[in-house]
Amino acid sequence: MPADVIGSFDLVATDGDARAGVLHTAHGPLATPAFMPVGTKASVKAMLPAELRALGAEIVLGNTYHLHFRPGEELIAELGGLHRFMAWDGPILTDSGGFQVFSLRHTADRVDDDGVWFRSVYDGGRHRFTPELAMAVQRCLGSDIAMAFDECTRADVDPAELAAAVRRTSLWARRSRETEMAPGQLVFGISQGATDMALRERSVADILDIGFDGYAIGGLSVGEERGVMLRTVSATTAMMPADRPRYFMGIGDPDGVVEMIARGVDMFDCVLPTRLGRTGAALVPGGRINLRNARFARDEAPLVEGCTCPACTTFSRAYIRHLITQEEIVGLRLLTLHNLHTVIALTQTARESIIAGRFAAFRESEPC
RNA sequence: GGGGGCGUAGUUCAGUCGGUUAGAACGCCGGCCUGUCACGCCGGAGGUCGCGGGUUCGAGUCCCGUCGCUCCCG
Repeated sequence: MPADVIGSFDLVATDGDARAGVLHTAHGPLATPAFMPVGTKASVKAMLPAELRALGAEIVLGNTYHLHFRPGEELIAELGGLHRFMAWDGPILTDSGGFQVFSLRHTADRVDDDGVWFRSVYDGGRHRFTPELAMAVQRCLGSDIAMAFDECTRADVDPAELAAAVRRTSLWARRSRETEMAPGQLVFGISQGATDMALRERSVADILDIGFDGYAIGGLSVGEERGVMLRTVSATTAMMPADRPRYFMGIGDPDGVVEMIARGVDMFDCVLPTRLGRTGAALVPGGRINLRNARFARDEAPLVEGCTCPACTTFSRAYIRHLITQEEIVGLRLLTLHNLHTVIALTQTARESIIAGRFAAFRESEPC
């Protein structure tokens, strides 16, 4: 791959607002729309790289916050970078740690314009993250796509606090962009603003002005009402340039994924499929089932009739329920395989339908 | 045969000097999870306190008998 092609985004087809494309990274092409399994600590929990490949995953996530503390970016760099360390030779996107400031906010001591003070969840020690540090960590990790350091707010944030987070996110986006990255390492900017359209518009305008390789929508899918969230996404993608990939951070339920694609989003990640799998739930048409339920004890059917995943082609609901209730590790693996397959296959089918000009019909037919 | 100990929720056990509606853990039943501190979080059902008497205003708790389990001595 010539260096000048890395970062280019080819729009293969559009159907309404939905897009099918290819993003070129230092570790190969990424077909979009793409669902990105989350591998926070350099592992998609319970999955081997080969299994992720077989499921059709083309890219995985890693996390700056967690890898910074364990095992540390220097160690990973010393061992040849994150790809080699976790034996994944495809594209990797690293989240910047901005979300952890939000999700682990009970550990945040103070946020100011320069960065954030917080206590590490690993040893309780006081630490500081700044945009420069978050980017330096990602440079060490050697991810294909690094995310700007942002401040993600809660759904019930008050207006003053939201405005402050948006202002700071723009400030930090500029400093993130000015930090030198590894050769071929792309950087995506993140917009905030929750569902406040005025703030969201300003946030998007700010990161577009700075200029990134791709543009992310952060601060949504954190508990707000879905209709409002979807309207915010529609308005937000409408402001974004067509020739750059768009990434919605943190959605993974099948219905949500299809609605994102319909609004012109190209990439999304989520822990939901893997977490649901580890807590006993399987994605099925129309929703989910909880395999712990006694009604599955004698159910010889697969999780989903006709599903081609390793769990459904081999095992019954009764057996998987047994594994889950007895905490047999392979039960978690089977549900994780099934849930990831469900979302990845759905995304692939959506891509094919966009290319074939049948996305509207596909969206109609999905019993999500 | 003699002596000691123990019988409380499905299981393992708490239960103060006799005092409101007998608790915990695990299990069981169900719900939740959306840029992962995470095989996690939340909720619910479930007991004739071995059985029968007695004392007492009141007994899981004290007394007597009885059944079962268990340990020690013969």
